[in-house]
Amino acid sequence: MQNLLHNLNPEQLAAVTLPAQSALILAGAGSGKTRVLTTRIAWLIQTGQISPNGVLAVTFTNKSAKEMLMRLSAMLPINTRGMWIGTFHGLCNRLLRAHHRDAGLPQTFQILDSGDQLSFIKRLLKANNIDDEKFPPKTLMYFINSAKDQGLRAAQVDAYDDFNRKMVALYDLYDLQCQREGVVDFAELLLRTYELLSRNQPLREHYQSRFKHILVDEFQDTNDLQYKWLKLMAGTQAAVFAVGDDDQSIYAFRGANVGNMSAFEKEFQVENLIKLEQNYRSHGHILDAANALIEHNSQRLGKNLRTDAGHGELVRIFEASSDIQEAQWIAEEAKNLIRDGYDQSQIAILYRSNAQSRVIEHALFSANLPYRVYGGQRYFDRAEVKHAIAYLQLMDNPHNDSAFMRVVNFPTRGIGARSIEQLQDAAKQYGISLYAAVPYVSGKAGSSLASFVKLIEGARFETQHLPLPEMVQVVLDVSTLLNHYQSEKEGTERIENLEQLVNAATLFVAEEGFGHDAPALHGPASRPAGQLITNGAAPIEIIDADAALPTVMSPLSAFLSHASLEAGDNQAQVGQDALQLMTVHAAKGLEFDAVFIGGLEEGLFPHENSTQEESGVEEERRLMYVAITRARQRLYMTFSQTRMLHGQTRYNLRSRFFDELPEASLKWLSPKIQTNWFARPKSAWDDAPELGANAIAQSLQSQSQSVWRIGQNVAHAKFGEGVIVNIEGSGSNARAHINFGKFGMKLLDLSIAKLDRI
DNA sequence: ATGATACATCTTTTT
DNA sequence: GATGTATCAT
Repeated sequence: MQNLLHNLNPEQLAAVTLPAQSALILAGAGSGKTRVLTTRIAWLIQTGQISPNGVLAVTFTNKSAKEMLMRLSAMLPINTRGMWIGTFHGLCNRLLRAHHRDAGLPQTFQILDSGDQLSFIKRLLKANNIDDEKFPPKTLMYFINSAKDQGLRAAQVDAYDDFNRKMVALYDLYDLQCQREGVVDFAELLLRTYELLSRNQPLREHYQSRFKHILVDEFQDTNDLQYKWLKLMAGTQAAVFAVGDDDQSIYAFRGANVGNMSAFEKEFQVENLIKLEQNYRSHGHILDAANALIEHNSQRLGKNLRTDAGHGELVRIFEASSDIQEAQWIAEEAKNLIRDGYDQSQIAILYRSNAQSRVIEHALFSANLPYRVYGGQRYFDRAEVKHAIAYLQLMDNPHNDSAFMRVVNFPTRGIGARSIEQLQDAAKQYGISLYAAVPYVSGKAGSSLASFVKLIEGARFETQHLPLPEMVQVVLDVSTLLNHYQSEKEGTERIENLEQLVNAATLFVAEEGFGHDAPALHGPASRPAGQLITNGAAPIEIIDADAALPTVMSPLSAFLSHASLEAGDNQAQVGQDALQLMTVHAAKGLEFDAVFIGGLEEGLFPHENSTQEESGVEEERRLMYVAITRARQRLYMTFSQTRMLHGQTRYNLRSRFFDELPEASLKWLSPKIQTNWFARPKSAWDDAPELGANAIAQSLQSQSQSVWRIGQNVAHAKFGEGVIVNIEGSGSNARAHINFGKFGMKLLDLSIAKLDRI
């Protein structure tokens, strides 16, 4: 016990040892948040206040769930398996599997990732003859997801105009089709669980009385539904220990609601609000910069980081003439750092958007510096892996149309668009899945489809008693996927990835049977398959998910959820000693001795899409705050006068955030140009004089080229005749809104689209 | 069924 | 500039 609590500062100690009531911990960057969270759990268990299986700890990423589990097993001599530690989605999946019947789901329901969801929606629109110009799949997907994230079913969404009424109707149709196919999207996992527990009192009470302590990490990132979910789980008895930092809320764009923090404070009658403001990471000037910047946000719970580490070095700022020069300068400077003894892997280069990495990579490559880029494609996202997974999905749940469509003709087996069309018609007519509709297709198309079905059935029969890894191996063969890639010239890597899937399955099975995403599974379940709850008749025997799961979820089902919920490491190749490149978002939670933040320009950071609303700017500011607080000792910020973006040169202004930093903590490595640009019109044209004669000449040239004006009639090869309604941008950047009558309004890039004046 | 061409799009991202 | 997707020709 002494051991557990030693080395905690007074605030941390207070947080860890709080009484069993709900509490809100405002944990600043680098203040030991994860440590407090895990120590709290260890302390609760060690002092006998709770048994391991009374603990529910929720995180957002698999990574942090794993880390928490790892730290806990280092702290405690006990088995961590009884605890429920996982992501919102992982935990919901577990509950829904165990209680699938009560949740109204088939035992083998499958999870759509965002890619699957998008193609699902595209198919849905096509099948119902909906114009996808009027109802873009992405828009519909966003509509559905944000409704679900708020906990709303189609019937509960307010529709105030025709467009929205149609969207709502499509949402309803979407849910219906999901149900038909036995698939759920990510948001559905949460919403289903929420509805299940709201509606089913015995089940709800069972879990409410089991989980007396609920701990939530990154609370500022919760969305409305997650918050409601937590409220429901907690009931009136549980103590919710929420840890978060409102200043690091950078996911509002995907539904996170910082407001949940103050709502939590009120609704959970939080008496204990503890601020962790002692920062163990960054030197003084860096923290001063971070504190001063975030001061400019109006919506804050209020918190200021402090450090004992001394002022340290000034924050260095560099202005480059171009993005290429900026990158070269960063490479040069990184080289100097390494020469001065910095560890390569302790130097990070952060940027706002992925598009910026290319130029930097190029410069690093030329400078002969090793680097690794975070955020690439993930293992389970690779096309060949998705194909193999689709075969497995079909064997487990043949009604998954997404899986069906993915592989029905891959590798090609003569089932073309026509055959598919017939099949889709039949499926629609009878309201059944594509797989089930196969017998209704006649002729040649029918027989090739039937042999595909035979392939799947055969594979299922052949592998039904095989262990998972062997099952995967058989599927790779039987599907002829391996064969197909063997005859392809670029196929070797793909084959390796496919073979890797067998390894992944082996690994998955080895790790406690189903892998860590699943509950403790020790031997066969002591009870019959977990069908249990009936509304009404008492007494009701509840079989807890821990007991029900092993009988309800096959290794294959478990592996498939694992593949969807944990798409694999996108953290690139591990371990290498190399410079770290990533977006600011990806850097959250990490720290480095030296940090470069590049591209600090208006329009990029803050991003132009965010600057329309004040809340958008505030989120960008928090993002900047996250970026700054990644640095321990040395911090660089760079910006550039010109930058290639979307293939065009853009003239950018220095980011407004520079004006929000304390001058005393900064060191301008290039002379600070006095532009006073806030007083000027914000057009690139007006800034041209600063950019030198060359730029002016360029500007004038493109200006004289512009033959397009509002009202001009034009002709387009595909859209026919139209009229220019509006022009945005200028010079070679110009894009025009053109009304093409029955083809509707189009936004075309004037330097790309082929238009004739008429 | 495959390859070529046209064109739209282009923030961030986990599950 | 690079990428993905839709459409058309082969």
